[in-house]
Amino acid sequence: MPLNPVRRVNLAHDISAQLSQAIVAGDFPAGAVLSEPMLAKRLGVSRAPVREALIELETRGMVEFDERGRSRVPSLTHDDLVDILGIRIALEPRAASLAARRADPLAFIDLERNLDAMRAARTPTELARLDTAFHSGIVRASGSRRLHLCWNVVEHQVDLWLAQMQSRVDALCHQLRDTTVAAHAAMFETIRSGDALRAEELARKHLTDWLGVLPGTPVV
Amino acid sequence: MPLNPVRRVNLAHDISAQLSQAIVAGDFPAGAVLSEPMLAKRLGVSRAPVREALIELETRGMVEFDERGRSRVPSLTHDDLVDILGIRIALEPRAASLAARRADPLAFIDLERNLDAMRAARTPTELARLDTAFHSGIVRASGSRRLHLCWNVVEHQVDLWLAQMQSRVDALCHQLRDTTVAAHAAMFETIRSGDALRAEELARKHLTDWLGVLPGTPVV
DNA sequence: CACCGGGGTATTGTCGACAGTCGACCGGGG
DNA sequence: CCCCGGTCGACTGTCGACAATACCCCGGTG
Repeated sequence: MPLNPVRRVNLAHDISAQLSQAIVAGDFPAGAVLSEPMLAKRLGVSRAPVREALIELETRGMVEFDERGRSRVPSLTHDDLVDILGIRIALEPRAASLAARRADPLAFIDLERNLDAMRAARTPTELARLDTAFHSGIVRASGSRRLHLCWNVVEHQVDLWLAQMQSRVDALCHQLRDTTVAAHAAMFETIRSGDALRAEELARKHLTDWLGVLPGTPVV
Repeated sequence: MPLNPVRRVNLAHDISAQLSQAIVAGDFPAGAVLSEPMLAKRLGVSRAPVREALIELETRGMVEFDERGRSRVPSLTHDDLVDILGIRIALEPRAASLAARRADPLAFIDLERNLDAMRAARTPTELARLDTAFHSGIVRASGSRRLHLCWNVVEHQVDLWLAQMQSRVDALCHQLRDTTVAAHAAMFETIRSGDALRAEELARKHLTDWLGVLPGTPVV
């Protein structure tokens, strides 16, 4: 057994992840104030790691600091959603292209497992989670640390969006399930085959298609 | 007199900016450990705001935490540079396109002033700083908060790169000064004219050209 | 000479505490 | 009735302190 090294615990990191999940789960709706004493009390820790977690989330855009230092959950509008998709259309084709060239077998089994899970997923929430995870996997497979840093921002924004527009997302996911799985499968195969140009194009098309089905979408 | 509101001070934010500048100025070379007590002592503050500043810099990739929690200045390789440029080629055309559509007059005077300063700049370091600032200005002009979050990552990486490859950058800047100014001027005019497609194309070309003059560049 | 164990030092992660500040609330005066 | 000042409570920003841990050097031992 490899006996992977034990990670020195860092409460701030755990708290950051927990807060992300809580926000996505709808525990803190848009506009809610995340006061440090309240979070510290609920989590059973002191304020210091809570503060650090909030700062981390702020640089990823998952909470906002107002002029008085209070952190709030940002509330997204439809324009924000289009904005996020625009960035994804810029970043993800690059990630797909790099992933196709890097061709890391370890990442492939990750992506393949995700595809299987997606085919077996039942609830729309599960489907949405797996969808985001697939795109995350491609970014990881790109092997670019900086792309991953940027993606962290985007991913948190997508999570936020999923949390705030859940009903509409659920409907869309249900409706687009088969096409999404098919698009993912095509991207996976293309990346595995090493065809960077085509992988880039597929990623762009996949996201642009998504943009097309959004109601009231302006030209982008 | 407008009496603009006084900003509530936040040491962590100041420290983050100061550390950025210090790293760029070469005060902490690649691989240097940034110990919290040392920084706190030098800055005359306690460790808490220093920690928060380091966390902020870490999410932007300007420092790295090793497995023991110590923060170090990452050392960039040539591959990293190509990686950074690849992300810029993905992000900045989008920013230019948005900026052309948004057409914020306030941002225009900012960009124009930058152009003038660049024409008057004397040292290569100054030139490099203004170059980055111009690209920052375009991202700000895009009006996308999320694009700006991503750009924060990229900008810090570019700064880091400038700090670590200063000699080569200086030579390049000197050599490419006129073409860079011309390219920036063209981008500025195109953005002001509102031609989003052409602005996007110019931004891409500008960065791709830069990629071309780097020594030993692989195909991207 | 090579190897091992122990003490000292430095650093991180976390905690509780304090000052400053802001908003909410209440009572009094015009 | 409306406006104003004062008080209370809550929250943020910052600080110093403590335990835990890892590194470094040094002496002892086979």
